Amino acid sequence: MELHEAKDKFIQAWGAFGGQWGINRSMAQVHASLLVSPEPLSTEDVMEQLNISRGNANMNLRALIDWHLVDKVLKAGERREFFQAEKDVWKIATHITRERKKRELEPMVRLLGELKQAAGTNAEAKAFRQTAADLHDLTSRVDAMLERSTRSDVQWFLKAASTILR
Amino acid sequence: MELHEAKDKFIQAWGAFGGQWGINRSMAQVHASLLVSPEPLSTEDVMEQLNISRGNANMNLRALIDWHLVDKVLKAGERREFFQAEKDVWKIATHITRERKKRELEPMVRLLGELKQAAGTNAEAKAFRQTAADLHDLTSRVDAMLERSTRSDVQWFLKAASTILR
DNA sequence: TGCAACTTCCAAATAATATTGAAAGTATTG
DNA sequence: CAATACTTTCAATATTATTTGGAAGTTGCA
Repeated sequence: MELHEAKDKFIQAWGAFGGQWGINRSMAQVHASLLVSPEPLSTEDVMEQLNISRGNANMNLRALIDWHLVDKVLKAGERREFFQAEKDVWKIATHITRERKKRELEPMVRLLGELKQAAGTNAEAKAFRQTAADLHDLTSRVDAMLERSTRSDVQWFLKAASTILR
Repeated sequence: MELHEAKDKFIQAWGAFGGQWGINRSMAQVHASLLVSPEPLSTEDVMEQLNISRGNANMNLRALIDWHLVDKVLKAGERREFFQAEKDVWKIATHITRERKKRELEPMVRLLGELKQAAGTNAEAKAFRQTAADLHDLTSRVDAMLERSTRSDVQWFLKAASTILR
């Protein structure tokens, strides 16, 4: 496969992949463009590579910076800003995981913790508390695992896990 | 908190949570309704609990059955079908994980495997292959971990992982 | 077989989300 | 400080996803 075609496919696929997760298509495509670019890109570069508007490019670049997936870089003698993606895939995974954990998982764990104490003494209430408690236990465990696995040494964790579990 | 209020909150939250993942809001809400119902529900029950149309209820019930999160059940002497959610949270987690792995992760792993062989000898091509290879490695590991963790004994895995990694 | 009682499908309507582009804002330079 | 080069914002617009409701299909029973 030609390099150009490969990059294109990657950008499309990464965009679709992102879309299925909380990340929107453009944001994932901008990320993909930066990931496969050997040089940092300017806003204009991104606009023209992906055929998107200035506002869109800017918005998604900012969001990627929020997610710690992209950094602003300065080029000597250049006034405008350039952007480059974090290329260490373990760091990418860590940042995405932590962000989603914080935004989605943690609030759910908190809510389930409250719900498992809902009032009522009849069978229905007991069944509900059991379901809530089970879900709370499950989500807490997942949360704890993700916390641990993204705290310091992701690479070690995943390598260890894939060995231990062979 | 009152039981009724608790159930409502759960249905809303589970719906929003699902929305952030590949599952749409109604599907997640239907699932939540069934999860917290002590009795199996009919299509009509679901429609009125959530204020959604027949078509919508039906479509999402079917989708939940596809995902193995819900079963049809027959009630003696009743013609219409009733639906009940799988209540074992480990099974729920397993089924959701496997489904999303199959739909999203596996195709990405496959694509990255191809892309890491893209043509070209210059620095740009080499950098691209490196990025693709790194991502392929990462996604393969995650895929392998999920495969293992959902194959037979999820509970053991998560317990083990959360202990080992303490 | 024909008639309910129910389920499924699907085109059209609606709602939610993403994108645009021009205007406003901000920093840098001469 | 004014001109310039750029970034950010946001209301309008376009796109995409979801939901509806009625028509078509199925099933079981008298």
